[in-house]
Amino acid sequence: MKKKRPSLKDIAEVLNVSTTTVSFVLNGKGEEKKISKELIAKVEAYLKEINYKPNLVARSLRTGSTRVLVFMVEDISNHFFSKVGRIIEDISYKNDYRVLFCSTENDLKRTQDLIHLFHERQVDGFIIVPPLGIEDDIKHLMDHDTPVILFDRKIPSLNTDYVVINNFEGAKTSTKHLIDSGYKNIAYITVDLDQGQMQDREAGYRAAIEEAGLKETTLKLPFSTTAVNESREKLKNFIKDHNDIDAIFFATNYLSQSGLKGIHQIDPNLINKLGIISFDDSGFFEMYSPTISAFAQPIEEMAEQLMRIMLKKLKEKDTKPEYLTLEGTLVARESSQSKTTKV
Amino acid sequence: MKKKRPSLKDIAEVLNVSTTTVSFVLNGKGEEKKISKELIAKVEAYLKEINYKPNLVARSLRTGSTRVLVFMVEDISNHFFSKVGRIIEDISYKNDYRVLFCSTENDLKRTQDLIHLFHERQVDGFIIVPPLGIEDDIKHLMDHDTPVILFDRKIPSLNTDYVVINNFEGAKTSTKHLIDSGYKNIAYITVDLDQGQMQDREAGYRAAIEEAGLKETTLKLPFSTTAVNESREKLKNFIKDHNDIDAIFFATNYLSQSGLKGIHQIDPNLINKLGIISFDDSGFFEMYSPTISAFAQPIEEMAEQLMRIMLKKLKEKDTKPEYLTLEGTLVARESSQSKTTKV
DNA sequence: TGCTATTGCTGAATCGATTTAGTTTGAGAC
DNA sequence: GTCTCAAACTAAATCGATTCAGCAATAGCA
Repeated sequence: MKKKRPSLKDIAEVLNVSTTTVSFVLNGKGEEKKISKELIAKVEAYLKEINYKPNLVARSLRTGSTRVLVFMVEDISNHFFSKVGRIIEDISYKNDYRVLFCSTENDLKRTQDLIHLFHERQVDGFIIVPPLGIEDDIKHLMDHDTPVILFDRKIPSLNTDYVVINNFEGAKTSTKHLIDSGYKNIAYITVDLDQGQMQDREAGYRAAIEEAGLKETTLKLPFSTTAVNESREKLKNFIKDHNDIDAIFFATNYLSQSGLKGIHQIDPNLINKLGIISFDDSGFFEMYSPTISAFAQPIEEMAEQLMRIMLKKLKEKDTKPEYLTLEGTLVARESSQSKTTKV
Repeated sequence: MKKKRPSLKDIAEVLNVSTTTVSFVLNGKGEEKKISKELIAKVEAYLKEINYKPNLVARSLRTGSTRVLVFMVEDISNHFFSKVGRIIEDISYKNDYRVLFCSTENDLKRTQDLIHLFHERQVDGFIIVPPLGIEDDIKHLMDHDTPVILFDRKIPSLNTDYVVINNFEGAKTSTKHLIDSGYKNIAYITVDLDQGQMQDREAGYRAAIEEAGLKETTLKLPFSTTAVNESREKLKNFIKDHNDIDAIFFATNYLSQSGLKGIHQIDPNLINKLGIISFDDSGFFEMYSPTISAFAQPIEEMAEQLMRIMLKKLKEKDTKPEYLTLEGTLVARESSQSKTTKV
């Protein structure tokens, strides 16, 4: 039952030519390599007839290139990352690259495993949302001349290309939007990660609050993919303890989603009294009732820039690293409407 | 700057032994192959010292195995598929396999591309949610002795292993639950795909409605990942045209999510008057306000069975195919509460 | 005719591992 | 002293492609 796939050698024997010839034709180098038109036609016809598919493992071993890229993010099921991933996949496809997606869960060990796993399998390039402590592994890739682009977060100590958003301005704009809508006591809910982008967001929130002369109230929840419920209980207690709060700014979209659940659990009507805005948009937000306002990252632009840089690096080694900080946009929906219409 | 990775040959030269010896030690076959303890220790020490990582492409070429599995579903960002995927990944990891995830978008061409892509790259096994018309490609894999397990849907004409849910009973149970809660005019919203599992769900709905002597009302929306908004407009018109409807049964979780958005757009309060249940659970549903009832597939069990069968097939060829149909469970939440409490 | 150039093709090396089929050495049996 | 056998190791083939280096035949030109 088992059919052995034909190899170039098998084909060469059948056609009574050399494997070299078959290989040239296969790769469209027939003319260039001065193979006669008749022979090219004959080989092509046979390749098509048996529907020949080259063994890409063998090809990769010989050429040293797999034409595979890796897109490694915190959680590929997150709206933001999956949207960016989809566009990256499309662009890659057009350039004859495939993309593998994986989730690091922001876990150092897991990310290291994944990086080495793919590096051993000789993938051609990495786009990575780096967890804390991954510097050495990224450096290792760079030392081996493997293109790496950081995404969503940068690592100051490395001169890697990166594409990130202006987190400070985004958070400041979002907070100001709530202030402009009449909210006076805006809580900021974040995670206890010492990562640059989180610090920038917090600073942005703080700047807006200070400018307006308001009081800041911050809650840092433990980051954990497993203890989500525990985290939400803390949030609920926080909200109950601070019943003077009239608006909440969530620092990430998964915090918002978990937070909305918590708010609903406290009181199904509470959501209609609070001003809400989230950093990072989500498909969920325009379905929720009320629809949730968000500060959206420029998904298409980010994906396009990432791939532009990646393709450049794949073509020519030793390019100057590019450092891109893009601007996002505020998407105002029902949840941040003027306070007066709310209460 | 570029560091060449050391090969077995390089190591053998440094240590003044043969590559065979290094390879044996590397693969833990030292004792078995009668290499002396001292030499084993010496080689191991050196391998560790230089942190040697074998070139897995070369290994795969030689062994014919990549230790990579593919999990190919309609949409990996869908709650159900991503949950199953995560468990599959964990089990695979423990058995020294890696898993690649990809989304077919239920598109035949795309799925064919992906199958051949991975087959050419010699992956060891496939778990596939098959779109319509993919029979020949699946058969092609089977002819080449590549393990394939169908998931979520079966293909009657092929004797492939599969793991699916009892769609008929699930839909019937869900519909009955709405009936028991006092709803009298239950609409069924589905997609216009001629796939077995969709037909079974529809039959389940119909059976429950007929048993109760009620009137059936079905809307089939075009399946399309692109024209989601258009689809939702149709749904909105349908709801407006049928204002006698008191409950809706959505045939998939993505239909529910889009539907909820539509319902909110018609009237933010409408959701509180309608009974709602969805086939397939979603993290979204317990966050929504009200929380949405769903018929949940047994995610863990499905993943475990899939991997049990896969590992068995990877070990021994020519196993008898297993046909598994599992039962799901109803998760009753606020949206399907007794009609009297609702209106 | 003799010389180079070009056309048209091929043999064999190569990528980096695994694995088969040995070889060498020394101990022990008789 | 010779024979056998196990221990300890290795040379070379192999997987299936790509590609360098080169060969034979014909054409072109003086």
